[in-house]
Amino acid sequence: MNNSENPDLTNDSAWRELISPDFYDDRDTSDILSDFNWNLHATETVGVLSSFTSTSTPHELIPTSSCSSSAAASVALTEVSTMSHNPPATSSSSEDPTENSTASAAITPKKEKKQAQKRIRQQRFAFMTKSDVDNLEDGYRWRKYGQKAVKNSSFPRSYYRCTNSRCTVKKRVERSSEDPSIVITTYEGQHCHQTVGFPRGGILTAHDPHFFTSHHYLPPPLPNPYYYQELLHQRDGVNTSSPRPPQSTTEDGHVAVSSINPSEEGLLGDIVPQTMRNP
DNA sequence: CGATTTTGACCGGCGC
DNA sequence: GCGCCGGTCAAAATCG
Repeated sequence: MNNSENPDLTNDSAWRELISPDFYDDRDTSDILSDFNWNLHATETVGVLSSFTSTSTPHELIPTSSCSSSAAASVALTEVSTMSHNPPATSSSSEDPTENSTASAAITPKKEKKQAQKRIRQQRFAFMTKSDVDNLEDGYRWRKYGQKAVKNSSFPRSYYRCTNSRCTVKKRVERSSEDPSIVITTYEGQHCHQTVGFPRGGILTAHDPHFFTSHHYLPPPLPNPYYYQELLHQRDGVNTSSPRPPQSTTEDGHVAVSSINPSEEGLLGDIVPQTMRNP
């Protein structure tokens, strides 16, 4: 795209404006996370890598309230809902009668689905964790629906959808090509339900204060212009192969976050090794 | 046997 | 218009 028009992303206010044109201005990360139903306390919300909405037209902005139960959300979700028009044959049932009524046989569901997809971009945020495990257990259950090799990355990107049939939240998981130990997780959308337990292991939710620390959560610098730029490029469909300087991490591998407070530093400093996987 | 993962095919957006 | 690329679908394979 037009990189020449990109503002100087080394400037804090510049990228803030770019990332969060009108939604996340002056909001702290706890606000942002709560919009994603991640009701973390301030001490747990450091270093949200990015959070932004990307909509092609203003009316497509997905409300911050949850899914189909919200009348306000229903307007936008009607447009998005085609994503779940075709529940897998193995899936229990179609859930929303309004969906079925609009997805009659006359219109190719596939095309309608695609159109809806491209129109709506839900809120997204991304963060990096240092973990051997690609798929972080965040309290929700995810079903993988795709994997793609990404250009300029030696690691594939995995695509997951929330297994809750009413929930349209997706996430992408990929490893940093520069540091394979870093997992970049991008969430899109908001859960409309509670977290669930895991059948094969312990229950850990994003509400758990150990969630981030358990995965060597790597808060980014605020800003880390290069990473944000990359996210923006991803969002805008632009590939960037330009070399980026190493992230401005501290000696112990952490990154200075402007909003961090002493208690947060304590949390981050107290790195807990991989302990979440219960065989 | 149901749920989940894998994987090739397909589609749309975008730059040239 | 063409080709590249990211994202999704869906059938087959695998898992528990």
